[in-house]
Parts: sequence; C-alpha cells; structure tokens
Amino acid sequence: MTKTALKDFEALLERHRLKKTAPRLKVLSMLAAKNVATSQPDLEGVMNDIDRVTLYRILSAFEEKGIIHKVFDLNGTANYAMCSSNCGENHHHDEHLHFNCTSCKNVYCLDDLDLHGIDLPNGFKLDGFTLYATGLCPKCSKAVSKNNSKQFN
Amino acid sequence: MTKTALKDFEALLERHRLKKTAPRLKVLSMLAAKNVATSQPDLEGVMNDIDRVTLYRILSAFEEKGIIHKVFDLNGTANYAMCSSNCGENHHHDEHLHFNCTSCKNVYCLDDLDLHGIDLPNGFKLDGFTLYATGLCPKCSKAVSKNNSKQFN
DNA sequence: TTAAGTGCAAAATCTTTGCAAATGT
DNA sequence: ACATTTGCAAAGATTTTGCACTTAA
Repeated sequence: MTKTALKDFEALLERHRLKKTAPRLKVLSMLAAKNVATSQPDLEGVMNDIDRVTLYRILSAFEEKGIIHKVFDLNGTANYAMCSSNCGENHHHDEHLHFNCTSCKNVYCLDDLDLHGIDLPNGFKLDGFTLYATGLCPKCSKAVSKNNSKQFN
Repeated sequence: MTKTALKDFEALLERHRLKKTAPRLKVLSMLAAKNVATSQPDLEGVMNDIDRVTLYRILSAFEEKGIIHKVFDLNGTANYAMCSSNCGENHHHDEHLHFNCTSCKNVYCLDDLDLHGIDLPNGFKLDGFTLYATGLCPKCSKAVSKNNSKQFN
C-alpha cells in the first residue's frame, strides 16, 4: 500500500471535479489508510462528526466517479475500498478478490490475481465479476498455526 | 434441473424437522422451479398472499437449515436459491458462481465449475467463497449475436 | 394437546429526498 | 457571486420483535 498524502487526495478530488471539502478528505484518508475494505457502519463510527446523510452522498459520489468501489459482504453490508487506477466514471473494473477473514473480520482487496482461469459454461459471456471469499488472512492464519503447532502451505 | 414433486418438498421439510405448512411448501416450489436465484422482492411479489414477515422467517429458517442459500447481488439485494446437496445445518458450501445476466437480470447458479485454479497469495487460507459475475446468459447472448450477425464462442 | 408457525401491529434500522444554510472556487 | 456540498428534518423502505391466533403432528 503506497502512502498517500493530503495533497494526493486533493488532486484526486480535483481530477474528478469534486470540491475539496473536509468530510470528503476525511473519507479518502480513512479508506486509503487501509488495505482492507471498510464497512459503512465502521465508517459511520469513525466519522461520527459528519452527518450520516453526507456520508451516504460522499460514498455514492465517489463510487460514481470510480474513486472507490462497493462490495457487499456476506451479511449484505456495504463495504468500501479505494479503486485501483483503472476504474473510471460509471465504470468499475473490480475483478479482484475480496477476502473476508473469519477471524479478524477484515475484508482484504486482493488485486493482481489471475482469475481468468475460470471457464464459464458455453454461451455465457463474462462482463465482470466480484469474488468474495472467506477464510483466514496471513496474520490470523499464523496465529492459528502457532496454537496447533502445525503449518501448511 | 431435476423436477421436484410436492412429496419431495414434504420429505425435505421433514428431514429438517420443520412443519409442512402451506407457505413453506410454496416457497420451496417457487425456488426449486428456477435454476436461478430469486430476489427477495420478487419472492414477495409472487407470495403476496403470505405475510412479508412470514417470508422473512421462512427464508432465514431455510437458510439456517442449509436448505437454501442467500447471495447478495450487485445492488445488495438478497437473492435465494436451493442449496446443492452438500449444505448442512449452519454450514454452506456455496462454492459456485452466481451469474447475473445484465440483459434479462436473472441470477444463474452455476455449480460444477472448477474454481480451484484460483491461487491466493501466500498465507491466506481459503474457507469458502462466493463468486458473483455479470455478463450475458446464453439466451440473451444469442439474441445479441443475432442482432450483430456475429457469433463468438 | 401443545409446540411450532403464521399474521398483524408496531418498533427499530437503513436509505433516500427536500430544502435552507454554509462552503469552496 | 454562484454552483456545490453539507446538515437537519422528514419521508420511504427494509428488517426485526412481540404477542395473540392458528395449525400440524
């Protein structure tokens, strides 16, 4: 995860012709600070100084512009994360894996996976996809291995 | 899709120690009749004779028992479909692809895909996953091909 | 008969909309 | 100055809860 400075966020907003307001910068820095997707409830928790409705509007504006993307976790809760560079206005390329750790509950965005090995049955034309997985992330997996004094992989 | 008779649904409910009530049998026959997942709003539409709350309760009971599974589409709406045989109480093996046709809006459950070609980064331990894809289903894809007088695949 | 399931009313959440005040450019 | 964005209030939608009535076993 590359460290992103305030200046970068301002540039990002400028590029999308969005005004550089305090709430927007806060949302950006929150999301960019994590390599995991953040749930809307979690965002609300941290952003308790900004209005709930404002948050809804900021998130949907960012999503429309292709700045962030939304993924629903297995509970149907919206989670948000910064888009990789190739997302644009009204068009997302979210062909990466969202990995939901069952232990620490984090949602990791794993880009750069080769997902093209997936063969659809004849006749289906793939446009895009979202892969949502559950399991243990490296940190938690290590913790478990220790307890079991057993290591796979 | 194997044709399922009323008797089968009754047996299914019995097996899970659920009473064979009219609303439950109706939900089962609705879901089993389609090889696509049905959205909660759609179910409500067809089941307009049974109470909305009852539907919620039936669906969550079925899900708990491993009779049906829930998948959230790209709008965050819950969609339901019959589970394949290997789901059990409080444990789902939904390792299949949910294919959402952008044209007819159907959500297809594609089992029997080899999804094991997906390599996770080191340290991640896969438990299960949900793959949600968008594109054109064979029917719609054919229709489009006709219009374009062009055929791929 | 009686435990489980349903339906209705009402509460609790979540999400959207309208509009006046505040803010960035 | 002016178009955007925010915050508040309120409407709409979705989901959950409580409880009396009904039904399957």
